[in-house]
Amino acid sequence: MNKPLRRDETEPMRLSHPDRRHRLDTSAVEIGLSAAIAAVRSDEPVVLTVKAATGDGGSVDALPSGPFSPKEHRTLEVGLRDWVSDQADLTLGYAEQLYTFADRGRHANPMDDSPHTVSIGYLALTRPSWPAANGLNGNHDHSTDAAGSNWRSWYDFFPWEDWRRGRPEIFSRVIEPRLAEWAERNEVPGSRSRPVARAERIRMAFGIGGTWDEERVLDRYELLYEAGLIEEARRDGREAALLWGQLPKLGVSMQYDHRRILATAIGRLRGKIKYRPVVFELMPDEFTLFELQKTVEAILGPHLHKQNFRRLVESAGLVEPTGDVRAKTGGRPAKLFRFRREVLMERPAPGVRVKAGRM
Amino acid sequence: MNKPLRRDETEPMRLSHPDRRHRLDTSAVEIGLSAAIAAVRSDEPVVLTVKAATGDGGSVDALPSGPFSPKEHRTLEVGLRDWVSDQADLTLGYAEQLYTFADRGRHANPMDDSPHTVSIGYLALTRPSWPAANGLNGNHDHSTDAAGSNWRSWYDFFPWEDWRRGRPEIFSRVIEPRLAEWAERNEVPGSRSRPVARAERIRMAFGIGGTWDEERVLDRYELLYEAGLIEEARRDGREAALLWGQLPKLGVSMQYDHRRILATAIGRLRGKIKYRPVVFELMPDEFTLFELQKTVEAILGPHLHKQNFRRLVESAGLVEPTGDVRAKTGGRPAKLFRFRREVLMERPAPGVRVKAGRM
DNA sequence: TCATTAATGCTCAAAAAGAGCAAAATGAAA
DNA sequence: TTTCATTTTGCTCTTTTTGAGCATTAATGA
Repeated sequence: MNKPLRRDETEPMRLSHPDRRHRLDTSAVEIGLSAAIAAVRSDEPVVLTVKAATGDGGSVDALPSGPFSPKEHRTLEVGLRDWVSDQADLTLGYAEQLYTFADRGRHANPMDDSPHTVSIGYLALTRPSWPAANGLNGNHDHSTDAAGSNWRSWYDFFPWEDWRRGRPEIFSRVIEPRLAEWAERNEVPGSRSRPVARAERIRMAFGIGGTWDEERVLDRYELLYEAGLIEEARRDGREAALLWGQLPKLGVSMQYDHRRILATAIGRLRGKIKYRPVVFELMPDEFTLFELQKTVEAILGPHLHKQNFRRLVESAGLVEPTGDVRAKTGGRPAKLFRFRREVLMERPAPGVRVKAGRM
Repeated sequence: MNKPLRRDETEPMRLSHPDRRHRLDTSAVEIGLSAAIAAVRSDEPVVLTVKAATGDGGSVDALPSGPFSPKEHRTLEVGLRDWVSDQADLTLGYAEQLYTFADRGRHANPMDDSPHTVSIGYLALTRPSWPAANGLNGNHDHSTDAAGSNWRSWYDFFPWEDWRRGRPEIFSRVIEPRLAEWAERNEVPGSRSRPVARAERIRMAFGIGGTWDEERVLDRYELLYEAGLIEEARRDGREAALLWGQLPKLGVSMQYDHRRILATAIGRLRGKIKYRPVVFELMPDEFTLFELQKTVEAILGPHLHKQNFRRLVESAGLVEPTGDVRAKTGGRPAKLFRFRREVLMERPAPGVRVKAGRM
């Protein structure tokens, strides 16, 4: 983090002239866009997946994805929206670029001789108003439609991220012992700096000494991948994965680097929800405050005390009552609210500023 | 923001199978990496630029950039670090991917028939410990070295973002009247939805009704570009720019979309500084609290009351005293501090959590 | 009618943030 | 040497925000 500058006084800087780029290298690549299209359905965060065939006749879950052609589309986002609306017959509301990955060996199988692909991940949010027939059932299983696409809980892919019913037992049962072993495996003479880094990275990502930071979804996934505990790591032929005997199943795996893109998406959404009013992209036009809270908690994990959550969103001016009420709540009817679009103008960073806490 | 879903019940979803990608389109592109390498030098935020030749014999400022070749580099960041350390003879500490741009017509001149380039922007931070000969002088001008690279205040490119001496007068003199004119120019019958959007976007980005949000650097730049007030818009042949007679000079322009990348970098850094201890990547190992405050203010604009800033960083455990003091401060000697690396483990999001406020 | 269940309203204490006064420790000037 | 200007640093006081709990209200269903 504090490397010395290796600057040679006698030589001038040799920064490439930008125009030189066309002469230097012309190894062209393909651009693939992959979208994590998220929604919250009966308090469960779900993501749209498709089934993709594997070489051996099986199938894997994948994120909807498509190529980007600069000739056809003016911008990346236009390209994304175009093929999503075209293929999924679903119009995206909110869409945001996440990250561009180009790691060798993590997109296709290393043996594969397909062209190098750079994958650009996107996060898109939709409202849960599709027909129930294609949606998620109440009891959390999932159904696949004719084209092989379905909505699936994102915690199927990241069970360790689901803290809604407390700390998942998968930590003490699998993750902690295996990661500890992996960290120690590096404690061999010769490589002196790495072991500290590993143990420290684990502590940071999983908040061992301090606090669980719900936003570090990607850090945690990457660590598990590097430790070889993720099925994709074995698929990619990573050494760490091959050292383990039988791999414990840590969530459902996905095609290519799609699980990594999904991890990025979840982490980004968890962060953004706190300072931009993105939850409302996931809500119907009218909702009760408790429904809003449940949606936030589906994304972040259990957070605020009910009364304080109400005070929070109301006093921040994020919502306004519609005047109607919802009956059949099981108790007193709940007032319905709608998003108050004007906050966007009033506050620099309006969002559901929740901190970790109790139910 | 709330478009209805266009879902046809009778047709199943037609999501593309991810494997289909290789068959659909093979229009390959080149990947260019551009880095906004930032430092803070005598309380001035600076960025490393290079001179690039224009077609007509002149030269423009550009960000250091280079091609990414998947054959040579395992990951994007490895590629970036490699050519930066190679070409600039400067080792990057902190580096972070910003955004991938692929807008047609904004990378090269529209007449240009060069291959389509997707540019991936990076933000990198370095410590201001280069030799003074190549650095920025105290009085804010800049010197160019033999290879044409120099450190230049980032506010040269975005004068409207510099609120350290209050609200820049360029707003009332140029920006506000021109943007108002541009917003109204759309008030023609026929296009009914756009005008509201324009005026609202202006209000949001520039905080007309509410608060100035220092993080929206890109929003503001894009708006000025769309309004044709940015030199690059004229260069790209944008209609809005051609409508203006003489263009007021709104900051120094850059090659390709580099100013957009720099805008993204500044916005990202302004956001990140609040919840991750990235300021310390810009500080020497030892510093006084006032030096730290000055650095934060160089990036964000004037913020906290001195005593409260001290309380903030000390009580957050971000720093620890080294025991030494710095004399010649002009008054009582100041204690020297260093970054307390342990906070990373203790707090989920340690940063200089400053809100807008007074000096 | 009454028990149950949520939604909602309100209070109180603790913590954090905003703002200012004043003492301490220097270098420079008288 | 003394005084003064200047900057760091310590501390207090007030206001706001947050965390947590109790009490009331208005439905539903037995």
